[in-house]
Amino acid sequence: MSDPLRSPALKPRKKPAQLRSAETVACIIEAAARILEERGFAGYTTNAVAEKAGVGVGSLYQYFPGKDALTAALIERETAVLLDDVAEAERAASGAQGLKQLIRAAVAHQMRRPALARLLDFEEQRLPLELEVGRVSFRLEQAIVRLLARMAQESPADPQQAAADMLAICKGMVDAAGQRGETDAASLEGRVARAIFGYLEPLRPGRDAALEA
Amino acid sequence: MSDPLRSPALKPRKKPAQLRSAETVACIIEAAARILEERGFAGYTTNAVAEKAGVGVGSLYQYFPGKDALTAALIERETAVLLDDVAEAERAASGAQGLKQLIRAAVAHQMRRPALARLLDFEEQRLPLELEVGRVSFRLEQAIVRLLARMAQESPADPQQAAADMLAICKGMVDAAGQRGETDAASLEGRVARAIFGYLEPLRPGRDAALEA
DNA sequence: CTATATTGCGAGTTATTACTCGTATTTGAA
DNA sequence: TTCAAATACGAGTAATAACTCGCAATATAG
Repeated sequence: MSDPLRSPALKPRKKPAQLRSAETVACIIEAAARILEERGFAGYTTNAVAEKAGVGVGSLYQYFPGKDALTAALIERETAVLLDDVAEAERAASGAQGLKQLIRAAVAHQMRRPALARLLDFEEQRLPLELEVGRVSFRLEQAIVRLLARMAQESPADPQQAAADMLAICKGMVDAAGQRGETDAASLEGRVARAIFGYLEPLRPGRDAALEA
Repeated sequence: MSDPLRSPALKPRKKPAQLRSAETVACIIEAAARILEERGFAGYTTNAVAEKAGVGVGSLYQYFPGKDALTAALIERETAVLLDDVAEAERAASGAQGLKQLIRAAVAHQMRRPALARLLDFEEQRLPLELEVGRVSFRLEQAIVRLLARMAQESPADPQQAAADMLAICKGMVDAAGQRGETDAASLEGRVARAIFGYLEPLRPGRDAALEA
């Protein structure tokens, strides 16, 4: 409520017109999230977002240069927690444990607002890759690569590819679970872990005859 | 060229005005595919499709009641081969071998036109679930369920959920690979198989300590 | 060839949406 | 209180896209 950013023109000298109301901005972003969740891409219009936020369209365009910028801001907001958790996982645990924690973070992230996560995943790739945020997927991938490097055994030949595959497995499974309305994070985590560690496990003769066929 | 459907009003008695030019229809559907691949959803307009197909918009609307119907037709066309291959896999092989063949079919399907497959996957869920086609995903899932039932060992507790997970793993990995421009189907097949069979493999004590944590 | 029916067409209609701009309101300083 | 700067606003604009409709071209029948 007593947000310092709220009071405009605190120091008129420096930046006369760039001060933003953080509260209003957050409100608009959340409105965008709700619209996307409730109506999908089709209903995701700037007018609808402004109305849901309780502001005029003009205000929206005061804070965001265009619709894509709003979407980018939403992506950034949704992603921030995940990236923090990933950094924490990397710091706290190593090897398989770290991977496990990373899976937990990813599942939690996507379970929080499944529809939204899915739509934003899709949109992230379509957006003009602004150097600002730096692709979320890329950052996640690099975190996995670093974790893999710290796993003595079971380190795959091509860590970059392995990381991309693992990320794809995780995203695919969690998205699908979200669409089916699953809510049991623990169960989902376990299944994702099975797939990912199964993927990592080096082929052993006789482990599964079909794999050698 | 000498398509019997091409000559109109063969029997004016019965159906005076419902004969279609299969050739033109195919042309329009392929144009839709190309537009989607080249310009994504943003450029996917009926006018653009008609132009690429070399017909007037009017003709397009003679063959399809609306844009969604065109999209549905495209989905059906793209899916037909896959569903055939799946049926064939189910007929020819059982258990793990059948699963393996199914993975091969899915990978081949998505590798053929990666961008298109991805977009259509996405669109399939947004379309008003017309009872006509019957969700592709659903049919694939059922095929997997039947295959799982025929696997004596390693049959999971909840086959329906397992099938959904396996489908998600496959879709996720193949989509991601397509986006990265991968073209080596054999390598991708192997990796998908590792994840899926790893997922199926029952937990064994000591298989991976992290899994029990 | 003439008449009739079917198909092909694309300019135009209608609806929607991203975005602007002139005005009203609020804020803060003196 | 008064003034100026900053902010909020939403009706209006321009562009775009789905879809229609009346007419032209073509094919078939007699």
